[in-house]
Amino acid sequence: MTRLGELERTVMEVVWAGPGGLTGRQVADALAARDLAYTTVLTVLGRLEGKGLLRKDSGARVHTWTPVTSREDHVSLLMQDALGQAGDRAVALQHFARAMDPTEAAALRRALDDLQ
Amino acid sequence: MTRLGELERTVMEVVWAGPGGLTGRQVADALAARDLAYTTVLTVLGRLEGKGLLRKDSGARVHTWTPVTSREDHVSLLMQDALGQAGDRAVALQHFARAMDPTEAAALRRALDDLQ
DNA sequence: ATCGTCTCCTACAACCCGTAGAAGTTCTAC
DNA sequence: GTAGAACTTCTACGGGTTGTAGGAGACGAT
Repeated sequence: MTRLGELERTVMEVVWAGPGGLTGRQVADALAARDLAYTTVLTVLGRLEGKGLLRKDSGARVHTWTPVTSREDHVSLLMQDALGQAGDRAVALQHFARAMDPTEAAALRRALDDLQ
Repeated sequence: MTRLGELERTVMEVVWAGPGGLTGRQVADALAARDLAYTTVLTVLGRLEGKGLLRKDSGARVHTWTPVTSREDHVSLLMQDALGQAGDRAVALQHFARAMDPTEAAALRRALDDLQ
Protein backbone atom coordinates (compact mmCIF):
# COMPACT_ATOMS: atom_id res chain seq x y z
CA MET A 1 0.00 0.00 0.00
CA THR A 2 1.78 3.07 -1.22
CA ARG A 3 1.23 6.38 0.40
CA LEU A 4 -0.13 9.45 -1.27
CA GLY A 5 1.08 12.99 -1.24
CA GLU A 6 -1.22 15.93 -0.85
CA LEU A 7 -1.66 16.64 -4.53
CA GLU A 8 -2.05 12.99 -5.32
CA ARG A 9 -4.86 12.75 -2.80
CA THR A 10 -6.52 15.82 -4.24
CA VAL A 11 -6.36 14.36 -7.71
CA MET A 12 -7.85 11.11 -6.46
CA GLU A 13 -10.68 13.06 -4.93
CA VAL A 14 -11.35 14.75 -8.23
CA VAL A 15 -11.40 11.46 -10.06
CA TRP A 16 -13.56 9.83 -7.43
CA ALA A 17 -15.96 12.73 -7.65
CA GLY A 18 -16.16 12.44 -11.42
CA PRO A 19 -18.54 10.34 -13.46
CA GLY A 20 -16.26 7.37 -13.79
CA GLY A 21 -13.59 8.26 -16.31
CA LEU A 22 -11.92 11.62 -16.63
CA THR A 23 -9.43 12.97 -19.09
CA GLY A 24 -6.34 14.80 -18.00
CA ARG A 25 -7.90 17.98 -19.20
CA GLN A 26 -10.97 17.46 -17.08
CA VAL A 27 -8.90 16.84 -14.00
CA ALA A 28 -6.75 19.85 -14.71
CA ASP A 29 -9.84 21.98 -15.12
CA ALA A 30 -11.22 20.75 -11.84
CA LEU A 31 -8.00 21.86 -10.22
CA ALA A 32 -7.88 25.20 -11.99
CA ALA A 33 -7.82 26.94 -8.62
CA ARG A 34 -4.38 25.52 -7.97
CA ASP A 35 -3.05 26.90 -11.20
CA LEU A 36 -1.01 23.86 -12.09
CA ALA A 37 0.58 23.17 -15.42
CA TYR A 38 -1.38 20.64 -17.41
CA THR A 39 1.61 18.35 -17.55
CA THR A 40 1.83 18.39 -13.77
CA VAL A 41 -1.62 16.89 -13.60
CA LEU A 42 -0.65 14.30 -16.18
CA THR A 43 2.43 13.37 -14.18
CA VAL A 44 0.38 12.86 -11.07
CA LEU A 45 -2.20 10.82 -12.93
CA GLY A 46 0.58 8.65 -14.25
CA ARG A 47 1.99 8.15 -10.79
CA LEU A 48 -1.40 7.23 -9.42
CA GLU A 49 -1.70 4.72 -12.21
CA GLY A 50 1.69 3.35 -11.25
CA LYS A 51 0.48 3.01 -7.67
CA GLY A 52 -2.46 0.99 -8.85
CA LEU A 53 -5.08 3.52 -7.87
CA LEU A 54 -6.11 4.53 -11.35
CA ARG A 55 -6.57 2.63 -14.55
CA LYS A 56 -5.81 4.33 -17.82
CA ASP A 57 -8.13 3.71 -20.71
CA SER A 58 -6.26 4.75 -23.79
CA GLY A 59 -8.45 6.03 -26.52
CA ALA A 60 -7.07 6.84 -29.93
CA ARG A 61 -6.03 10.30 -28.99
CA VAL A 62 -7.38 11.08 -25.54
CA HIS A 63 -6.97 8.84 -22.50
CA THR A 64 -9.23 8.66 -19.53
CA TRP A 65 -8.44 7.60 -16.00
CA THR A 66 -10.79 5.62 -13.85
CA PRO A 67 -10.45 4.80 -10.15
CA VAL A 68 -9.63 1.18 -9.53
CA THR A 69 -11.41 1.15 -6.18
CA SER A 70 -14.07 3.33 -4.69
CA ARG A 71 -13.05 6.05 -2.33
CA GLU A 72 -14.74 4.27 0.53
CA ASP A 73 -13.01 1.01 -0.26
CA HIS A 74 -9.76 2.83 -0.30
CA VAL A 75 -10.49 4.36 3.07
CA SER A 76 -11.46 1.00 4.43
CA LEU A 77 -8.12 -0.37 3.30
CA LEU A 78 -6.32 2.47 4.99
CA MET A 79 -8.20 1.78 8.18
CA GLN A 80 -7.33 -1.88 8.09
CA ASP A 81 -3.77 -0.99 7.41
CA ALA A 82 -3.76 1.21 10.48
CA LEU A 83 -5.40 -1.50 12.54
CA GLY A 84 -2.71 -3.86 11.42
CA GLN A 85 -0.19 -1.79 13.30
CA ALA A 86 -1.84 -2.49 16.61
CA GLY A 87 -0.31 -4.84 19.09
CA ASP A 88 -3.66 -5.79 20.55
CA ARG A 89 -6.23 -5.31 17.85
CA ALA A 90 -9.19 -5.66 20.16
CA VAL A 91 -7.90 -2.91 22.41
CA ALA A 92 -7.21 -0.72 19.42
CA LEU A 93 -10.77 -1.24 18.26
CA GLN A 94 -11.94 -0.29 21.72
CA HIS A 95 -10.03 2.95 21.56
CA PHE A 96 -11.32 3.56 18.09
CA ALA A 97 -14.90 2.98 19.17
CA ARG A 98 -14.48 5.24 22.15
CA ALA A 99 -13.16 8.03 19.98
CA MET A 100 -16.07 7.99 17.55
CA ASP A 101 -18.94 10.37 17.81
CA PRO A 102 -22.28 8.80 18.72
CA THR A 103 -24.05 9.07 15.39
CA GLU A 104 -21.10 7.57 13.68
CA ALA A 105 -20.88 4.83 16.26
CA ALA A 106 -24.50 4.10 15.49
CA ALA A 107 -23.73 3.94 11.80
CA LEU A 108 -20.94 1.51 12.47
CA ARG A 109 -23.16 -0.61 14.65
CA ARG A 110 -25.73 -0.76 11.89
CA ALA A 111 -23.03 -1.75 9.45
CA LEU A 112 -21.99 -4.56 11.75
CA ASP A 113 -25.57 -5.67 12.21
CA ASP A 114 -26.16 -5.79 8.47
CA LEU A 115 -23.26 -8.10 8.18
CA GLN A 116 -24.48 -11.62 8.88
CA MET B 1 -0.26 13.66 11.93
CA THR B 2 3.17 12.94 10.63
CA ARG B 3 3.96 9.74 8.92
CA LEU B 4 6.47 7.20 10.12
CA GLY B 5 9.12 5.33 8.27
CA GLU B 6 9.79 1.70 8.75
CA LEU B 7 12.58 2.08 11.27
CA GLU B 8 10.69 4.75 13.11
CA ARG B 9 7.76 2.40 13.48
CA THR B 10 10.01 -0.37 14.68
CA VAL B 11 11.53 1.89 17.28
CA MET B 12 8.09 2.94 18.43
CA GLU B 13 7.18 -0.70 18.84
CA VAL B 14 10.22 -1.26 20.97
CA VAL B 15 9.40 1.68 23.18
CA TRP B 16 5.76 0.69 23.42
CA ALA B 17 6.82 -2.80 24.41
CA GLY B 18 9.11 -1.48 27.09
CA PRO B 19 8.30 -0.73 30.71
CA GLY B 20 7.53 2.91 30.20
CA GLY B 21 10.80 4.71 29.71
CA LEU B 22 13.76 3.41 27.78
CA THR B 23 17.24 4.70 27.27
CA GLY B 24 18.81 4.91 23.88
CA ARG B 25 21.03 2.03 24.83
CA GLN B 26 18.08 -0.15 25.73
CA VAL B 27 16.39 0.59 22.44
CA ALA B 28 19.57 -0.07 20.54
CA ASP B 29 20.01 -3.36 22.34
CA ALA B 30 16.47 -4.38 21.50
CA LEU B 31 17.30 -3.72 17.87
CA ALA B 32 20.62 -5.51 17.97
CA ALA B 33 19.44 -7.82 15.21
CA ARG B 34 19.43 -4.91 12.80
CA ASP B 35 22.99 -4.04 13.59
CA LEU B 36 22.49 -0.31 13.63
CA ALA B 37 24.94 2.22 14.92
CA TYR B 38 23.96 3.50 18.31
CA THR B 39 23.75 7.02 16.98
CA THR B 40 21.30 5.90 14.36
CA VAL B 41 18.94 4.86 17.09
CA LEU B 42 19.44 8.15 18.84
CA THR B 43 18.68 10.05 15.67
CA VAL B 44 15.46 8.16 15.20
CA LEU B 45 14.48 8.68 18.82
CA GLY B 46 15.07 12.38 18.36
CA ARG B 47 12.94 12.46 15.24
CA LEU B 48 10.15 10.63 16.99
CA GLU B 49 10.37 13.18 19.75
CA GLY B 50 10.14 15.92 17.14
CA LYS B 51 7.05 14.28 15.75
CA GLY B 52 5.46 14.32 19.15
CA LEU B 53 5.36 10.58 19.62
CA LEU B 54 7.96 10.36 22.34
CA ARG B 55 8.78 12.49 25.29
CA LYS B 56 12.37 12.77 26.41
CA ASP B 57 13.06 12.77 30.12
CA SER B 58 16.50 14.14 30.55
CA GLY B 59 18.30 12.71 33.51
CA ALA B 60 21.64 14.03 34.60
CA ARG B 61 23.55 11.86 32.23
CA VAL B 62 21.20 9.40 30.63
CA HIS B 63 17.92 10.32 29.00
CA THR B 64 14.91 8.12 28.67
CA TRP B 65 12.16 8.20 26.10
CA THR B 66 8.56 7.53 26.91
CA PRO B 67 5.67 7.14 24.49
CA VAL B 68 3.28 10.05 24.56
CA THR B 69 0.32 7.89 23.62
CA SER B 70 -0.33 4.20 23.86
CA ARG B 71 0.15 2.09 20.80
CA GLU B 72 -3.55 1.45 20.61
CA ASP B 73 -4.39 5.10 20.91
CA HIS B 74 -1.97 5.80 18.14
CA VAL B 75 -3.61 3.19 15.97
CA SER B 76 -7.00 4.59 16.75
CA LEU B 77 -5.79 8.00 15.63
CA LEU B 78 -4.47 6.54 12.40
CA MET B 79 -7.81 4.90 11.79
CA GLN B 80 -9.68 8.10 12.39
CA ASP B 81 -7.30 9.88 10.14
CA ALA B 82 -8.03 7.36 7.41
CA LEU B 83 -11.74 7.66 8.01
CA GLY B 84 -11.40 11.40 7.66
CA GLN B 85 -10.43 10.88 4.05
CA ALA B 86 -13.76 9.35 3.19
CA GLY B 87 -16.35 11.24 1.27
CA ASP B 88 -19.22 9.38 2.86
CA ARG B 89 -18.05 8.23 6.25
CA ALA B 90 -20.99 5.94 6.85
CA VAL B 91 -20.33 4.09 3.63
CA ALA B 92 -16.66 3.85 4.46
CA LEU B 93 -17.56 2.35 7.82
CA GLN B 94 -19.76 -0.13 6.03
CA HIS B 95 -16.90 -1.20 3.83
CA PHE B 96 -14.65 -1.40 6.81
CA ALA B 97 -17.11 -3.56 8.71
CA ARG B 98 -17.58 -5.82 5.74
CA ALA B 99 -13.86 -6.34 5.41
CA MET B 100 -13.33 -7.38 9.02
CA ASP B 101 -13.09 -10.96 10.07
CA PRO B 102 -15.96 -12.22 12.24
CA THR B 103 -14.20 -12.52 15.55
CA GLU B 104 -12.85 -9.06 15.16
CA ALA B 105 -16.24 -7.75 14.16
CA ALA B 106 -17.53 -9.26 17.35
CA ALA B 107 -14.82 -7.50 19.32
CA LEU B 108 -15.75 -4.24 17.72
CA ARG B 109 -19.39 -4.79 18.45
CA ARG B 110 -18.57 -5.43 22.09
CA ALA B 111 -16.51 -2.27 22.17
CA LEU B 112 -19.44 -0.33 20.80
CA ASP B 113 -21.77 -1.91 23.29
CA ASP B 114 -19.54 -1.03 26.20
CA LEU B 115 -19.74 2.53 25.11
CA GLN B 116 -22.98 3.89 26.52
C1' DA C 1 0.88 23.94 -43.95
C1' DT C 2 0.08 25.79 -39.54
C1' DC C 3 -1.76 26.01 -35.01
C1' DG C 4 -3.64 24.07 -30.99
C1' DT C 5 -3.84 20.04 -28.21
C1' DC C 6 -2.51 15.76 -26.62
C1' DT C 7 0.95 12.36 -24.74
C1' DC C 8 5.56 10.89 -23.35
C1' DC C 9 9.93 11.54 -21.38
C1' DT C 10 13.02 13.90 -18.66
C1' DA C 11 14.31 16.86 -14.93
C1' DC C 12 14.82 19.31 -10.79
C1' DA C 13 14.29 20.99 -6.11
C1' DA C 14 12.52 20.06 -1.60
C1' DC C 15 11.68 16.98 1.82
C1' DC C 16 11.76 12.56 4.36
C1' DC C 17 14.11 8.62 6.11
C1' DG C 18 17.83 5.36 7.03
C1' DT C 19 22.24 5.65 8.24
C1' DA C 20 26.21 7.12 10.72
C1' DG C 21 30.63 9.75 11.97
C1' DA C 22 32.97 13.71 14.63
C1' DA C 23 33.21 16.24 18.49
C1' DG C 24 32.37 17.34 23.00
C1' DT C 25 31.10 15.90 27.89
C1' DT C 26 30.88 13.04 31.78
C1' DC C 27 31.48 8.86 34.39
C1' DT C 28 34.44 5.03 35.87
C1' DA C 29 38.30 2.05 36.67
C1' DC C 30 42.75 1.76 37.62
C1' DG D 1 43.88 11.99 38.50
C1' DT D 2 44.19 10.35 34.14
C1' DA D 3 42.76 7.14 30.30
C1' DG D 4 39.22 4.99 28.30
C1' DA D 5 34.31 4.00 27.96
C1' DA D 6 29.76 5.70 27.46
C1' DC D 7 26.67 9.25 26.45
C1' DT D 8 24.71 13.36 23.85
C1' DT D 9 24.57 16.69 20.14
C1' DC D 10 25.41 18.23 15.58
C1' DT D 11 26.10 17.57 10.96
C1' DA D 12 25.80 15.05 6.76
C1' DC D 13 24.81 12.21 2.93
C1' DG D 14 22.51 9.14 -0.31
C1' DG D 15 18.29 7.32 -1.98
C1' DG D 16 13.36 7.68 -2.51
C1' DT D 17 9.04 10.42 -2.91
C1' DT D 18 6.43 14.33 -4.27
C1' DG D 19 5.28 18.74 -6.40
C1' DT D 20 6.29 21.01 -10.31
C1' DA D 21 6.99 21.64 -15.14
C1' DG D 22 9.27 22.07 -19.93
C1' DG D 23 10.54 20.10 -24.46
C1' DA D 24 9.66 17.07 -28.16
C1' DG D 25 6.94 14.53 -30.93
C1' DA D 26 2.21 13.06 -32.84
C1' DC D 27 -2.21 14.24 -34.46
C1' DG D 28 -6.36 16.62 -35.80
C1' DA D 29 -8.76 20.83 -37.62
C1' DT D 30 -8.81 24.82 -40.43
